[in-house]
Amino acid sequence: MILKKKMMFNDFAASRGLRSTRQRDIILDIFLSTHQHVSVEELYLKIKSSNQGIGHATVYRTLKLFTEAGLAREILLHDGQTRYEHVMTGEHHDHLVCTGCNSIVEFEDETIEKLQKEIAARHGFQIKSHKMEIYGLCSICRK
Amino acid sequence: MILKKKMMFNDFAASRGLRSTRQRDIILDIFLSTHQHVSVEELYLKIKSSNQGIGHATVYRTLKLFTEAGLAREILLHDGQTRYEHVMTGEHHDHLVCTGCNSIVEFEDETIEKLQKEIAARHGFQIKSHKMEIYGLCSICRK
DNA sequence: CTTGCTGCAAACAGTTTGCAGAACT
DNA sequence: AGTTCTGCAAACTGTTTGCAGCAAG
Repeated sequence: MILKKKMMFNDFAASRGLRSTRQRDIILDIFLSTHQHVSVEELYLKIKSSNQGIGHATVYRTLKLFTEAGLAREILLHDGQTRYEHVMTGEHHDHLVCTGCNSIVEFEDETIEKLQKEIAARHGFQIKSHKMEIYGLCSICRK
Repeated sequence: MILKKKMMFNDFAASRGLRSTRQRDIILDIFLSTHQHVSVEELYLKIKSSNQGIGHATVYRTLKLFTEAGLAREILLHDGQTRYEHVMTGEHHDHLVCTGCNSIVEFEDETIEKLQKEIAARHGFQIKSHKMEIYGLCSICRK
């Protein structure tokens, strides 16, 4: 899985004539080792603690590249930071966000996906992507 | 409809001991007269053009109040600005966003709403709200 | 050697906040 | 009169950009 993603990025880099650099390797490694939904800041700190001297800007720029390469995806939750999640090819998931403890549970529902396609078609839209977040309290925070 | 919203805000203001001010009246009027999904900046400019001397900060502060009062709702699309939409009580709608021309079409789907409830229940979540956006190209931009 | 990449700091955009004066009640 | 609200400007936060030096090809 991780290897596959590294290859994805290598292919992308090659096709674009991008260079392979120490920083990109490190950022990719650490990104792949994170849980879902890392914010740029979280990733930056994680990188900083293990490898000195990688700047904010590089992390931002590199995550944009990962997004273009198709192995990461930007998500906007309600916390004023851009977060990135891993793209699992062929798989799509949505989020249940707990407003109590900010935990995030992922889910997938084929019926919803199908309905979305129907709705889009009805309005003449050609779907590129979608996102759905359900906000509420998780079982722990309800108590 | 508009009258009802004004009353909603008056009730809210009364219950909180908030004062009724010229600015809040103007901002409410103009907010209610806008199409859906106004950004703060758009609203600010609209207000500025018809009524001199209302500051940015007041618009921000007042929109937060409207949100607390339950007559507006924050939405985050992919353009780096917070937008506000009107809350139609009892009604919920989601968005089809055209990535070509940024137009937004609203829709509602009961089956999806029902499925969301089921999914939340399955994970022990108590739903507070949700949002769903489908991104794609509208019929005009597809050509 | 050429060109792309990085780190830094400065620039930016959107939003929030502190405060003195204005305006409700 | 007593507070709350406003406008302004300054502060903040997350993100982007310009540029000189560094490094990959």
